[in-house]
Amino acid sequence: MSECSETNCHQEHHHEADRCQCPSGRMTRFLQPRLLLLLAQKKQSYGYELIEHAGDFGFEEGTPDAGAIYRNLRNMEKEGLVTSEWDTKGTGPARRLYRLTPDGEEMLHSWAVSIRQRKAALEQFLEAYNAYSKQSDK
Amino acid sequence: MSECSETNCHQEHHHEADRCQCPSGRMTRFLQPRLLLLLAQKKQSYGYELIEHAGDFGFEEGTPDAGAIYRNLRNMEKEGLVTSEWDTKGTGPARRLYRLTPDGEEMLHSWAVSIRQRKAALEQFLEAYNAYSKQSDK
DNA sequence: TTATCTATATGTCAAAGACATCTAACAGAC
DNA sequence: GTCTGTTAGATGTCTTTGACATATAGATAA
Repeated sequence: MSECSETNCHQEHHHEADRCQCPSGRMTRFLQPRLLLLLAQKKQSYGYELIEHAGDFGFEEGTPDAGAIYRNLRNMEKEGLVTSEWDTKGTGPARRLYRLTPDGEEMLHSWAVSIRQRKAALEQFLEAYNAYSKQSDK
Repeated sequence: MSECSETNCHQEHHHEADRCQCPSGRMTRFLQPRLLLLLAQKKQSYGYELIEHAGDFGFEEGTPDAGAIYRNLRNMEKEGLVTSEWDTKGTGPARRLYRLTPDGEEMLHSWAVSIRQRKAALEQFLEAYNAYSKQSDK
């Protein structure tokens, strides 16, 4: 039996150029903004280290998906949000060191705007839910 | 040029039995919880009407996707969260009237728990972002 | 008759992640 | 020397979810 790997888990149940480019275009689990923020905080980092910190914001319980992180980093590089270079100093396998670009930093700010709005939407939902819930108790 | 259809849009940018069943297993745009809550509030409703109200919680700007809503309703019926029956009374084409089942109601409560946690995660992210942002200003 | 609104439905596609593997460098134990 | 474990990066495949487009049909008004 696999453990549930979700933070939010609870046990109660048993054409391209033409598209919206905003970061919330698909806002699912927010892997990208977390990576961007971690890179911003650390100035530079690499995949393996980011894997260990991607869960820091309370988004997921278990180990975050390594594949998703490595792919996301490469994609962000393709999009110009980060740059990378090999770090062969130090012990162990070489690391691909990533740094934010100015575009990446801007993207992080964009994400922050989106996330504030998303949070507001969740609050709206919860307010409506609480109102329903309360009234339905009577 | 297609308009950006996202609430959160801003212009700054240039084996099944074994899986976690919790509703946040995939928490993307929360179409399902919105439908569940709307049905809970209205006692009963149908696709076309739900389309008009799915945007009520601030999740999306433009008209919500009709296809997604109809499909979601059918899926929820398959999962036993709602029941449906044809309503041929009244004018116009027949409507498929949906009602929450007890399971559906429970699922709504589960979603509420998840959404509160997700909101908390967003807050954690924003706190970290604000801290970074402030310190990086200096 | 034609257009429009109401209402449901399906087809195709892409994004994002979940899960499983694979490779390789190096370290320490044996 | 070889084996095992850790560090590090990468790829393949699958599912979920929604985005977008389109089809169908009853009803109503021009």
